[in-house]
Amino acid sequence: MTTIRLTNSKTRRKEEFVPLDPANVRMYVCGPTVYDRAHLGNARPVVVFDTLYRLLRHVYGADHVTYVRNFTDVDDKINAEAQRRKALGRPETLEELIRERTEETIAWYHADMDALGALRPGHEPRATEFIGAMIAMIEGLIGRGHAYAVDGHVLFRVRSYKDYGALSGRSVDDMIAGARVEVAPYKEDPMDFVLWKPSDADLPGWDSPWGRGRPGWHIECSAMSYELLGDSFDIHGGGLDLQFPHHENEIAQSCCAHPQGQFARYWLHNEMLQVEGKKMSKSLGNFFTVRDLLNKGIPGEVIRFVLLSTHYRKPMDWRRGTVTAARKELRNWWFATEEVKLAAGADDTFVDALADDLNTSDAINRLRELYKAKEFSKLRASANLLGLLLPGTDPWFRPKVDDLVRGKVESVFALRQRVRAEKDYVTSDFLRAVLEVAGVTVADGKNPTWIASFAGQERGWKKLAELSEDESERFVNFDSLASIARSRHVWLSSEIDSNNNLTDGHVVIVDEVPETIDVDLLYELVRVAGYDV
RNA sequence: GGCGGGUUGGCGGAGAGGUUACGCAGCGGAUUGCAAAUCCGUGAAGACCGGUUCGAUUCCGGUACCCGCCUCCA
Repeated sequence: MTTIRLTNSKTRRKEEFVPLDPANVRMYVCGPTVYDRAHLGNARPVVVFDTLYRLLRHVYGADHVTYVRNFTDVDDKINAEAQRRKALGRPETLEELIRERTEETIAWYHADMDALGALRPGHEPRATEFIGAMIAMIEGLIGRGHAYAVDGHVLFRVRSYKDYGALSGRSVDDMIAGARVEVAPYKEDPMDFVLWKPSDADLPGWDSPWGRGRPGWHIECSAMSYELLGDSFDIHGGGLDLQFPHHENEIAQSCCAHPQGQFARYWLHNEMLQVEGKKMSKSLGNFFTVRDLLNKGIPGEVIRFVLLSTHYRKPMDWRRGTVTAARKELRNWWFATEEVKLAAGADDTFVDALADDLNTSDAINRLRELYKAKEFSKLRASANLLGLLLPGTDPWFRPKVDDLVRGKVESVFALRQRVRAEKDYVTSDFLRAVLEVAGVTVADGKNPTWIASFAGQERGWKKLAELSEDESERFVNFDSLASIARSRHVWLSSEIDSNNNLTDGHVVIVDEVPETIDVDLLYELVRVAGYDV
């Protein structure tokens, strides 16, 4: 059996992964707070842990892995949105409006993460559905002397847990010295954190032994992981920014409430995604959503590929050029493997790379070797394990050409074949340029054909008026033909930097239509394109 | 201030104490009426300063710069 090795944040070492029960490998990952569209930073752990999930299923069997990822639907930002809607005069109760908001956000989340090829976890618990479990857990903590109730609040007594800070390598005293902790009159100690807090009439609340209130942020993960996975389970994952305080507090709560258990045995943290060298975050305003990228025509599969091209424990900077390279490579793989029969299993070297602390970058490298070696069946079976080249993927790599446009292209194409037969290469080249501008690449050779062009636009050829920074979908557009005919010019535009790389900055080349091109031909083109002359 | 991560060729990005990483882009060639695609070939790196070593981009120490957490955040 494949040996999986994982870097455990708890021990700061790469360790062999040995599950408690190979027949039921259990993983919990901190999910989103469902108040808005997921940004790209949210997508990184989703894709990373989805890949781990796929690996675990591969090694232990699909029916032997339990994956839980929560939805946090108790949150001030959600409350604020519900209150905003209430203020607009909506008749529903606040609770109903909150439910409405979280329902729509969860639907977005599912749609966006599905687009990235992420499997749905086996359990997606919502905090609001586990309030009872949280209250029970809090009562247990009070009973054991690890928590105390004051004025409708319940606080966790941090000093009562001697290992507090072990995960993130901090000591309580150092943190007090840092003095960035909230001091509140009802706290015994500044480090103590909230398990339960009171809600006023404008806020959602549940009845509890301490009055109407709502849970603190950390308790939900402790309660839900206990209910669904037990007091000891294998893997707990999340973004590095959650290591402290969220995960530290989870450990304190869970270990104090269930001292007989080990809680999570392997802690995995993914490094942050950056944009322009800074962490993507709402407060910096440098975020964009997964949906934004999808709407720009970047396929989810390509986004996934980019996210997996960097090892999960390294910071990754989102850059445009990476998308272009990823798109091209994936497209090549698709063309090579689309018709191929699946191999019995994934490539061993590939699996070994993945099993070595989820080295997706190295695994992708192995895919490149398989591609080079024309081992297409193995390539596809292996890529599937990364959530790439999956059956049923929207064929983004094949430009869509509708029948009307197809007819127009065929007409011009036929026209060009005619003049080529007559060795009228001036006209032939002109028609090639015309088609290129329209987004069609003609391939001559033994069996002349055409494709709605990837190659053309990847070389930077575009219809001038349609240049836009992030436009990347390939399409056939015949609007340009009319203007060509009218002006007798072909516009070719490319993006070239000082090193002749095709990136940003626009250079416009204007080629005059050769004098020898017959005006009647131009008019015929216009008619073919469906315009009046 | 405390804790943690990063710095590799034009861009992205790995492993390994000594042999070409790889991909994208570039360049040269084959092929093509031209072009595309394809194939072949090719230049280009390891922030800085020391140390260990026969030999370090890879190990150790230090410096610089960047980033994250300590406050809701994946």
